[in-house]
Amino acid sequence: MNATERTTAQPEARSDTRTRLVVATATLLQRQGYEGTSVKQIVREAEATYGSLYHFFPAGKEELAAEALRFGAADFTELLRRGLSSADEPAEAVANCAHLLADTLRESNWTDGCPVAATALEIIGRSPVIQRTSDEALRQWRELIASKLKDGAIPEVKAVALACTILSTLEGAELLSRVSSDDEPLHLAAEHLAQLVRASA
Amino acid sequence: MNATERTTAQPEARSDTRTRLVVATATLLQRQGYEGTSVKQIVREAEATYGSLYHFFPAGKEELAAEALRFGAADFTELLRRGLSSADEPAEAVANCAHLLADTLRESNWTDGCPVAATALEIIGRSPVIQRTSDEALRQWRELIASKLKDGAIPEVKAVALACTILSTLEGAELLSRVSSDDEPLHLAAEHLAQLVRASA
DNA sequence: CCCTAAATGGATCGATCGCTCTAGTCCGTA
DNA sequence: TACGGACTAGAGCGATCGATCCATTTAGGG
Repeated sequence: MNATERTTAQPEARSDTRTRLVVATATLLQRQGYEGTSVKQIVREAEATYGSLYHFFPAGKEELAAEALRFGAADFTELLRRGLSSADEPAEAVANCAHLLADTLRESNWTDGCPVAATALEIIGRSPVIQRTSDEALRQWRELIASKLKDGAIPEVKAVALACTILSTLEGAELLSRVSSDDEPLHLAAEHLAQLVRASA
Repeated sequence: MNATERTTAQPEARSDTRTRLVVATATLLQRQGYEGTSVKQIVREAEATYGSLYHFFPAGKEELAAEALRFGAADFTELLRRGLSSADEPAEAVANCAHLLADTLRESNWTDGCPVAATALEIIGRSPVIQRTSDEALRQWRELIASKLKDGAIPEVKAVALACTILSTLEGAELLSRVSSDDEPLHLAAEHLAQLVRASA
């Protein structure tokens, strides 16, 4: 009833603790996956308590994780958007995405890359909610890349297919780079992807 | 019980339980990662006991996991070798690797792909032993691919770089395919990688 | 046949897991 | 001042974690 009148000071006070929980969880999921992240650690890192967590996320860890993945995904979307808008030529723009990802990873000691990869891989077939959330994030990124390719005069069908492989390569190169603590795989990916995009124009 | 038979069969009988532990762990790691796999589950799946596990792997779960990753990696090496030797043309051979991976994944309900990806991603920076084991596996696969490219008259430097991106793309496409339960990303990767290899000849 | 060492079975450990619960505090409204 | 809902605090739940321990079984050499 009064719910509609709650428009005054609500947004920030209300979601403060909630936001801290989501942000902390997003970071932890990205670094250590789902099973590797404990609720206690989340609560500690977010400077929150069990009470708050289960107040905002009654369904518990899984619900919080799904929300955190969406949050982290939006963050990664921003990174992609920055890379893609850094050049007019799609080939150059895609390469810049890889370089940007490499820089971000290196600066964070190889922890802050794709926020869904680690969680998604270990959860496949065991948590439909999280798997679907991950899938939606990946599709969103594919569309973002595809739209840049189409802007660069690459025909629709080709653009969609190419965007899929571009994302695959970025994700895989991030894996190789992180495991070896070396940004070479990402820089090579940049070069090869640019070549591939140019050949499809 | 036949004593003479036992004498001949000793080396194999001796490591029987050990082997079952390694095989079971390899499968579980590939499907649910490190933290998602409990020792109890390993013991159950391998039809072994805690006593046996800690007899053969005194350092516990981590030591067993490292050995299991090496085992699984050898398995994946075999898959790559099969794909790479399926055609003379490197481009076609690489594409066949992707198709082979797609078929294997689909047949196993999207569980049996790269045996190190899930574990590696969640363990980065937290278990040097496992991270190094994963890194070694990835490097071995890169070399395997590079050597096929060199056989196809691609110059050394180019071949090594290309092999890195090929593995990146395969790993990433597997992630996308598994998350979406759809082999399209892997088949697109096949097509695009073949194109890339042909352009580098 | 005994003896030793390898291998096994499984009860049990303290710690931690995700989660529940109750007793609060805080604050806008009347 | 009193009320009521949003939010917080954290002790404690049963279950399970990885790991330990030791009694028992097994196999081969003397």
